[in-house]
Amino acid sequence: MRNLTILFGHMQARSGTRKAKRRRSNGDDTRPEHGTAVPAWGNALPSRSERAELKRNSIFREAARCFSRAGFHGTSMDDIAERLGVTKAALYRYVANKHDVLFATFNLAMDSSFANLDRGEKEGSNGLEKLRIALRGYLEDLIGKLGHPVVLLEDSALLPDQSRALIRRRDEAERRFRKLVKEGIEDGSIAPCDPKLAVFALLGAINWVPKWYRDDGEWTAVQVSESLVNLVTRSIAAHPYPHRADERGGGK
Amino acid sequence: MRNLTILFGHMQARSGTRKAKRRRSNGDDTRPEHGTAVPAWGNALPSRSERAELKRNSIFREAARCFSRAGFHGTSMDDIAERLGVTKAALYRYVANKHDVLFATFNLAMDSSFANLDRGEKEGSNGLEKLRIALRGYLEDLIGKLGHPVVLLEDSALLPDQSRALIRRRDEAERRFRKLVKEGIEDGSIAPCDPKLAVFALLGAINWVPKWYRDDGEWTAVQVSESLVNLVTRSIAAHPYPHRADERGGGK
DNA sequence: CTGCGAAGTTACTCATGAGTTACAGAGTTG
DNA sequence: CAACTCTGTAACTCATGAGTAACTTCGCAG
Repeated sequence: MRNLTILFGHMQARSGTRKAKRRRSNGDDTRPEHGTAVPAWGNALPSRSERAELKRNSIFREAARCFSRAGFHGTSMDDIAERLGVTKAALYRYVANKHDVLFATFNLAMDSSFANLDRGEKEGSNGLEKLRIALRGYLEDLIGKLGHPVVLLEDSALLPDQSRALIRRRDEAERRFRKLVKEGIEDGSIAPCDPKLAVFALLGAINWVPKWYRDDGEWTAVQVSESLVNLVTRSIAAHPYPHRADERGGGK
Repeated sequence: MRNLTILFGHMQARSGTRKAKRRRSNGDDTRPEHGTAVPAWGNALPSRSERAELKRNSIFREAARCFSRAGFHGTSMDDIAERLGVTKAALYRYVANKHDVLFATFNLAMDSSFANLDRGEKEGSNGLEKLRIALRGYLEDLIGKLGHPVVLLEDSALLPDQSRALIRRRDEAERRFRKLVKEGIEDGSIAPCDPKLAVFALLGAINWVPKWYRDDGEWTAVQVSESLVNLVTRSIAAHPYPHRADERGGGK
């Protein structure tokens, strides 16, 4: 029936009718790798386990896209497999079950969240700047490499243990965002407001982006992230800057 | 097994073990209603068809809550029925199928959207005020009487025809919101910005509220709506007001 | 009290989708 | 080339959930 045999992400895949194999010359072949000898090409090529890891990631990325569009329960493992050009059973070589996929998807988003909070706290000169750096980086990841997960939208689909673990991470992230808001209020960069409400509003606007952002649209992920974070953080800025009306100001 | 027999929303329900029937004295009895005679109590009591309509609405409301929490596919008709104290089959007396429920849920939200746009356009003194009235009313409905639907989140779960119809309404609503932003820019109440992006951001923050708002929380729906809309519209206000830091400013 | 319709219930059917199992080909190693 | 491993496929099992069918029970008109 369906014999797509599209490359598994950017991976190899073989099956019935095979074609379009090995596009670029990153040939997954001629390489020893198990003899503990020096790897050919000086580690420039992915090892077996690295390839597996890459495949896992492409599963998560594609799953995130599907979940974002159709929801967890609205997406079948067959759907994900088909978009990767393989069969469902192949996925189970890399993931234990569907819940794990969702869990991983969410966790990747949380990883991004924490990483960008770290960066913001390090690089920002005041509360507002720290917050903006963190939010911008997070949003870039969300609609860039993470494949548009609508984060924490279907947390109820997780298994109880996973759910607890995730909620804990999410709360911790929200707490750190609120801390930045408070810091901004104290250093005068952010206008007095309720940090809890502010963070909900900011994250709401940001987490909503995957619902309307299109990869093939007129804006890049970086442009959207920059513009949107500029826009939303102005709501709490102590000294609101004017919007750069040029960034497509006046709209289409 | 499960013989709850809780009242169907605020309706009557009868079945196996019956109890707690007819609490208040709104007795659904002593009333002619089919003889074309003057209805007793002067139409103060709901007629048969009105009761059916009320039940339909309580289905939609409860469904909205479930869909919002677990997603369309993650919610079974049994779930909805159980929370209403009836069995699944009873629901099918009032709705044709599950898609219809989702469609109705979305449409109620869109109805609110349009109604509040009308009101905003009528009552607001400038673009910003019109926008704020519309958004506030919409959000109040969303987390108030509509039962927290996360709107348009699973539009892909709709049947093609429904989806088209809904997307059309949604686009029309977004267009009207954008129009208010443009109007505000022209009359000087809103700072120059990209209306499209601004509306996405505003609606994102608002549509996200059902994800964190709790009926039993410390804030009422009206308070949240007021505060949140104040907060988010400041992002595009030409002359940003300070936040009323008292509304739980510095919050817990 | 009889008969009828409105509003539920219980007990099904039947498709879909998660996860498994048995098998197959490619490439490597001896 | 035989044996073995890695990676995938085809073809299942089996639970769940949408929708239906055949009852039951109540309210009420004659």
